[in-house]
Amino acid sequence: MNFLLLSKSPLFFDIDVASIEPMLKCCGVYTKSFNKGETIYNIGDVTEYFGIVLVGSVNIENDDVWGNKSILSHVDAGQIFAETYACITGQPLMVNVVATEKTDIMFFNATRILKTCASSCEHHNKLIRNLLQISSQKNLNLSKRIMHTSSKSIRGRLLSYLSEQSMNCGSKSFEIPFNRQQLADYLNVDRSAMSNELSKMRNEGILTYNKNSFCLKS
Amino acid sequence: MNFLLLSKSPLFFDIDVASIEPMLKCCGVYTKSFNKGETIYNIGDVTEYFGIVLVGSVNIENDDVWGNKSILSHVDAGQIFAETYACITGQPLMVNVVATEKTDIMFFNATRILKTCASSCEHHNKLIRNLLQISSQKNLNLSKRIMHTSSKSIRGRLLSYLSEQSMNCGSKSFEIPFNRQQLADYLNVDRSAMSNELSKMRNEGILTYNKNSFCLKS
DNA sequence: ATAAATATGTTGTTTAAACAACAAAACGGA
DNA sequence: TCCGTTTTGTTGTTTAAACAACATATTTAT
Repeated sequence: MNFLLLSKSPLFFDIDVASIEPMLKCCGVYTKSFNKGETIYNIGDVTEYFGIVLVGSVNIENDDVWGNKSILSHVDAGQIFAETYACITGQPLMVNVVATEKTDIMFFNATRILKTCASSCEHHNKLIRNLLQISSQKNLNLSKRIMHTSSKSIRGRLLSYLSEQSMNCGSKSFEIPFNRQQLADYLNVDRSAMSNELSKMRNEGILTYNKNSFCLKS
Repeated sequence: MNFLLLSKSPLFFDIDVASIEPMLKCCGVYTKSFNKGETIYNIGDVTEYFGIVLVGSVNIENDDVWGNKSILSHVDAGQIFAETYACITGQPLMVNVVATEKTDIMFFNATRILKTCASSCEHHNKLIRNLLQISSQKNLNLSKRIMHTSSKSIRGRLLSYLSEQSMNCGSKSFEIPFNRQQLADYLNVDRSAMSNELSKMRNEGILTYNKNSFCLKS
């Protein structure tokens, strides 16, 4: 078992590797492998277990009533998913979770982690605090996306997003973690229209870009 | 001091009233009053304190670079705010928090709640678990809003939102907690265009409505 | 009950984004 | 290197939503 991988996950932040194995005993843990394209959780499922990606990666997808599929997020190795649903007892999933490649998942029983008397396991509380950190961070990320898509215009959304990236980076020049299609999906706009808008903005001297590298002017 | 009010807050869920007063001692608590329109937190502020509304209510607002103001959420008495920022040390606020009327806020030091050794206060851990519940619930609400605004069309957004309300209610007939302008803001569309779309949908026999009451057909 | 304020509905015009279709460039094996 | 694939950019057309302006209805206060 690769505890080193777990120790690098935000879930085990600030917990020493040696403590992990005994901790797993009281977390109702089991692991399972999934093939590419295989569904891990379906919309409507109710579960007490959240997952941590050991190997591979998964997509969080939203299939609406009309059959349109959209990818809400991508979860890489070391990251956790479905913890929101696992922490709210009885809350059915509103998304599908699908393996994007051959993937190993370790499942944790959130109810056991939350219900177990605090003193029973020294690091138990640290785990809950880490979950709170993770949840808060996800909150922030969701809020950011809502903000970046609050403008009615493509230009407004681009400027909102790019300004924040620039701020984060502390520089007018920075790289973004998306290609064009992914950025368009994130901002909820059409890719070609967005490319077009970027061109216009470049012509107007607002910014320059090349692939994933951007530089804001003024 | 009105501990009954606190005991009804999700923050003190499952904690008996008698335990609240001693708990406050180790939470770094203080209270402060604000007048209507007064700012409680500014964009960019860094704080370890989250707030609970004792009396009145506050708005969470987003002022973008171009001066457009939008209300992200409304927090009523008993609810908490800014806990996301308070739980992530050093994370500057991306929103303004403004009192919408004469309002009393009780502030809690999140760092003290999170850092303090678990055993020092019997109910301390319950508080952290409640925070996790609150954070998870906010997460879910943010995710829902993102889903309801993922359609490109007004009709798609309306159907997404109304379907969920119907599901929640377990009935084709239900009431929504928004007036038209608030619903338009939530769905990030123009109010008059939305009213127009609702009319069309009614003409097509998709639904009926009256004020806040809706009824989905078929 | 009346007036003022607020909320909702309706219509026509303007605008911007979606959409479609394609060209050019970059990338990744064989 | 070459070929197929993916990504990105460009243009024209269509469509739907924003916007503006107003009418009607509903609520609230006096």
